[in-house]
Amino acid sequence: MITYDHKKIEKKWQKKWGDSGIYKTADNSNKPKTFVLDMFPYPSGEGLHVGHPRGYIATDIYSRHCRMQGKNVLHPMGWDAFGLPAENYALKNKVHPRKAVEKNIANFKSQLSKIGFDYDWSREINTTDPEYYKWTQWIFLQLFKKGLAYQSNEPINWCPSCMTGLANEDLDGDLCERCGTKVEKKALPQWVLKITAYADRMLDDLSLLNWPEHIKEAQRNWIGRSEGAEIEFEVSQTNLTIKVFTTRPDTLFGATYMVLAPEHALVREFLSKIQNKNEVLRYIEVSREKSDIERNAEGKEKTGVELKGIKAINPANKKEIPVFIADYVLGGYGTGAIMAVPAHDERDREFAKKFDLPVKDEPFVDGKKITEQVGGRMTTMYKLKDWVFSRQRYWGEPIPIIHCPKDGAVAVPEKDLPVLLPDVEAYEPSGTGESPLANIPEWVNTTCPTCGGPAKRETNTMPQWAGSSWYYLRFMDPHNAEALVSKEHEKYWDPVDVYVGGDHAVRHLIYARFWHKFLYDIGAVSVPEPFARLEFLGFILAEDGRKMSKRYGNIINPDDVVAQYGADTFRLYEMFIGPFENTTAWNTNAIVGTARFVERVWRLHEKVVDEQVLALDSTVEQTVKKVSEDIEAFKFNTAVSQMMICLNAFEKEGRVGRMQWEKFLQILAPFAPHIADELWEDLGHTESIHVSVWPLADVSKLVSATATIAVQINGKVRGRVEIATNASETEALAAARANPAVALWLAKGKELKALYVPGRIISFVLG
RNA sequence: GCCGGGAUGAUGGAAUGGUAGACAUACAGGACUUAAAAUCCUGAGAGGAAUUAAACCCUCGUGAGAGUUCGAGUCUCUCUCCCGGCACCA
Repeated sequence: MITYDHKKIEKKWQKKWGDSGIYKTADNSNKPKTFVLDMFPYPSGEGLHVGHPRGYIATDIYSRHCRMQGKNVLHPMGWDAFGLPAENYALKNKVHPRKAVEKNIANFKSQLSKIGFDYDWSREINTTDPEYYKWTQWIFLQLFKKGLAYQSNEPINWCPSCMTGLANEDLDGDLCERCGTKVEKKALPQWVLKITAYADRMLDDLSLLNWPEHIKEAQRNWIGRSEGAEIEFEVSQTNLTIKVFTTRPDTLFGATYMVLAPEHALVREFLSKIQNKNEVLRYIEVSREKSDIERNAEGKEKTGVELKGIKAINPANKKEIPVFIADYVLGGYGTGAIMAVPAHDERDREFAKKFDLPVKDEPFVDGKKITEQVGGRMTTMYKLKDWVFSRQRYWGEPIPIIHCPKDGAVAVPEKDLPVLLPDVEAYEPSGTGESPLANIPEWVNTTCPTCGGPAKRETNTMPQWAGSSWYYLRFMDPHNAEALVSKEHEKYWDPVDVYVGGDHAVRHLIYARFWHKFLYDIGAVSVPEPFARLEFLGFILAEDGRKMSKRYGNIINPDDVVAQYGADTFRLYEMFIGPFENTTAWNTNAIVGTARFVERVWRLHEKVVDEQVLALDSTVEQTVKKVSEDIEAFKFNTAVSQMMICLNAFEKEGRVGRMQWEKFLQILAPFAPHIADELWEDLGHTESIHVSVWPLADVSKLVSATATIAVQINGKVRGRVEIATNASETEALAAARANPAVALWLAKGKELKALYVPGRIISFVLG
């Protein structure tokens, strides 16, 4: 009984690959390029669980296969290491987040190295490295210079007890997760990026992308373009108007009242005329204090207050209609005001019912025409909002802006980048809502680059999304000190050919597309979209069907699986577990299936004979063909089962020809790189199997002279006949009629129709 | 509520409109073994008829119902349930 010693052999090959540098990527190559990219991980303290490597294994297989096909492959790895978890860890343990990040990265790398990936580690990047975030800051400056970064008072979640701003993840309902205090909204001056300027292009260019349709659809919904009309309603006895946006101007006659968002600016101007002023002010106050969650938690129950004394005029029929404020109308969408058509709109109807307002079912009119008649205009609205880009936090890229009392917000000169993140004594937010950086006067106080007078640095930092919005570009040229990526390298590598990951269907992919399009506009990149093809990845759940989490204690560490079964078995299992995009539960029992497969491959190398085993030819060629196609299509589960079918055939035959065996090892190599290289070496090869040439399927061996064709009578299979592959319909039908079982059935009725679909089916219809 | 994706044996799953359940797990029986593990062989959708026994044979079967088709897991319509995302977007 020969047992495969995965520990020894996997260690041997991991060392050999590292020493020989076969996975190092050349920048100047005549070969066609392939850029294969994983969504790079956030190096958390929990380490990797078995769900993380699934995507990395897929890209590893894909990139190894490309390399063997003669492509110049870029398959890099790096770390998205700024952000809240590292900062919280630092707060709790009183260590610098950099230290925590370093430790976590070391752990992640150790975990990854055991799985045998082909990453070119000389291109490793880390978003918290000043050499990296220098360019994140540089991109911000370009946005600022083009007027796409602006300051605005934006509300944040504010915990009055902790005196700190909170991210949505830090909330427990509308309470602070840490102390249980009710969270308020507080407006702070923040940097905002004008992503809405790119809404149309991001929508239109989805057609250029080879992405799963459901991801494109999610992006369309996120951008949320809708066509409609802007119409102004006069307010009686004033010279003011209320502007609304509606997608249904054709229902204008049915508008029986209007609603403003409580935060709408016009309400202030109406105040002197409002008879129930106190009631209105109270409602505004209450809805201002409500968190978004609270506003939604109330479900469909509508609230609101009429502005008594204010009447608007429906421009279609000149009738006076009442005006309300209600929080079901959002300040941030459209004009923050609506014309309510209770006959047509569900929400308006509910509100009308509650406030006993008339519901008028007026006939529809021509929307374009009516818009013109009442002096409105057709326009386009988006759900997409500009990107609030400031965080009142320590562990992020400093925003490279200097505030001068004379010159206002001034860009830090590019030669002074990076603006280094200084060390601080305490990572707690300042208590005023500002970031901890505000507590370091020697860092904050500086001079204005324009006038040289005293000025202060911006103390907000960037969100975690920033560093991941352009990292794929840095992989093309990771050590460039002069530019974020050189023109030459960018031209060669851009775009990413295959991008693989899960989870971030919308946010990350929208932000990265936005930045890429901006960089395209300023000439920093040469293609309009960053990710030509996207493959979306399903989660691996724990055996209990829940998400793997420390909380449930159901995390499975890849280290343990690799130690017990070996990396090759682990890799094969993660691919065999189900379709790549499916979410599936881990099953410790089932992994023995691929472990047995690896063992059987190992044992079979004793059965290799010099001569070709003709009986195996068609299976081998079929397997080469199927596995090649399946890798290209990310159907790794069926690729693995085809290799199992092939191995079963070898075993049944009791031997395998050397050439057949070589082909089998080569297609196995991307999946199980260690054992494949070991057995390849065993055949006398001196070069690694991973730089050998991918086999082409010999299709001629797939076509046999005869084939078994099923015979259907009235849609049911009643027999099978062996006929020549190139048989005519007449010959096929004759062969079928000659079959005794078929003849018996045909005798039972009157034949109405007979047909032969070549190579597929013979079909008779009886009456 | 809206949008997206699903539903196939005990389980994960396979199947360009053409022999449903490949491949694998679990299970049962057998071989090997003092024994167990490992390994190998065999079986298996449900039901029925028949037989010494087996092959062979028949009916039903891919969430439910209708439709298109010579033929539907696959296409169309209606419905049920599950998962994911967004949630009052005018």
